[in-house]
Amino acid sequence: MTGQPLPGFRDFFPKEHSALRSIFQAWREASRRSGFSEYEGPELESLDLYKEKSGDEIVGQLYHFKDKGDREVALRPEMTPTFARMVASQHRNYRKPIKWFSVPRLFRYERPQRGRHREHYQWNCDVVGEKSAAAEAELISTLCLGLSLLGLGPKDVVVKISDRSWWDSFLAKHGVGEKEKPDVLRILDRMEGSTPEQRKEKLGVLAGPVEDAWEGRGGDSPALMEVRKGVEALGYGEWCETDLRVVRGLAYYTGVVFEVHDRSGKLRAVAGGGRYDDLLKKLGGEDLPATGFGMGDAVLAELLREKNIQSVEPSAAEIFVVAEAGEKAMGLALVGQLRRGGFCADYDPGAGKLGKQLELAEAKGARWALLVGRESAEGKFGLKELATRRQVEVRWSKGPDGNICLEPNPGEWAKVVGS
RNA sequence: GCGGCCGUAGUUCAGUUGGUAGAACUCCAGAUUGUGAUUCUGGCUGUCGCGGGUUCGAAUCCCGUCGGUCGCCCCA
Repeated sequence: MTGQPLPGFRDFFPKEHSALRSIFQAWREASRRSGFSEYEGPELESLDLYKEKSGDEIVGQLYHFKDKGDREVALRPEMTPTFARMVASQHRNYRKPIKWFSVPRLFRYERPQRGRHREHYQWNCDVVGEKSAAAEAELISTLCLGLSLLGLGPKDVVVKISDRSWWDSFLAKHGVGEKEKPDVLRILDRMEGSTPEQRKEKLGVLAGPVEDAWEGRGGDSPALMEVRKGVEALGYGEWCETDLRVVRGLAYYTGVVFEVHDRSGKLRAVAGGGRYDDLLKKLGGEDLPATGFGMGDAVLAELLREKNIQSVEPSAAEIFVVAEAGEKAMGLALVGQLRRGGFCADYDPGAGKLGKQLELAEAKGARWALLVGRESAEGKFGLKELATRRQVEVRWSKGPDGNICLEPNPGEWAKVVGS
């Protein structure tokens, strides 16, 4: 018996799954309210799709294998290549800007760590075909809306906004060639938390100007200002900060980039994204401007836990029918009818003593217990609110269609019991 | 790929200088067949992560391995 999932994979028991669902719900709700449409692609893609974008080194980090048709395939590590392919093939059928989102489950073969497993869900939002800063503003405000639906606010998280193109001209001005650029950007990407001495050692003559830039003396980025203006107008100005230290490791970003961090700075980035105007073309598609972000469930869940924001576990049943031994048939008839009527109804299949049934009702989290006893012959059931232990009587009668009519009906129970 | 800590019942853990394993909670069943938060009684489960070594004897010491966790490396 193997009692554990594979390394880096997670089981979601009802409680954890409930927390996961509430995250999904916030993501989807924020996306739809913001005018994004949901799409989905295959979990399994050809290995080449990822090699094209990231080079052969990526292969070591993928779950990949040969299928029975001898194709090299990989579980998707990210959504962007799939998204790019889908957009490239059909974009003429959609008015621009295309605003799509997805909540894919992604896989990476790497060492599991805090907030990073071998499998996770990631909220992806992308805008294609919009060159202006409005695209970034849309994405950032959608992202903030999503976080706020989960109970997080600007006191908990911060959207750090930066600009790759600003860094491009900065590096050009200081004589960094195209070839060294990626390396320098990578160094900058993880300079946070380093001491001025360490920076000096790694950056050499660049250390001074970089220091200035970080302190806000590096001059303005028009694109970044535009984005901030847009986000501000949409009502999320206080969530954002300009922070040129954010450069993002990925090579393909071309413009404004951003990351969401918890205010305490303890956790990994909750989300990250930016403009990738050349990527769609590079992946063999059309030359379309694009911006997007991704937000994983793992770090987010950790942040929610840290902030003590817990989703309420919905009970498995709203109404629990408790029947005396001689009234089982009536009990089942009620259960079936309540279910058809749109209520969540459950009962004790073992149907032991009433006390046991009530215990089960409470353990299952039901709000009401409908007690079917010998009074049912006189047209009466007991109705009990489990939490308050208050009990009243409800009347029932057979309707013309043979259905059991409850008086009052379940929608009015809360009023009748008076809690 | 590298390093720290950890791995004992379903769960959380205890286990003293090495002497063949315990508690709490959960779960199941009951306290004379109509009402559950307390109480009482009884019951279940462990190859003490796995493999090897030292020893008369290992949950305990040593090595390896797998898994977990945290931090690096790398990277979304």
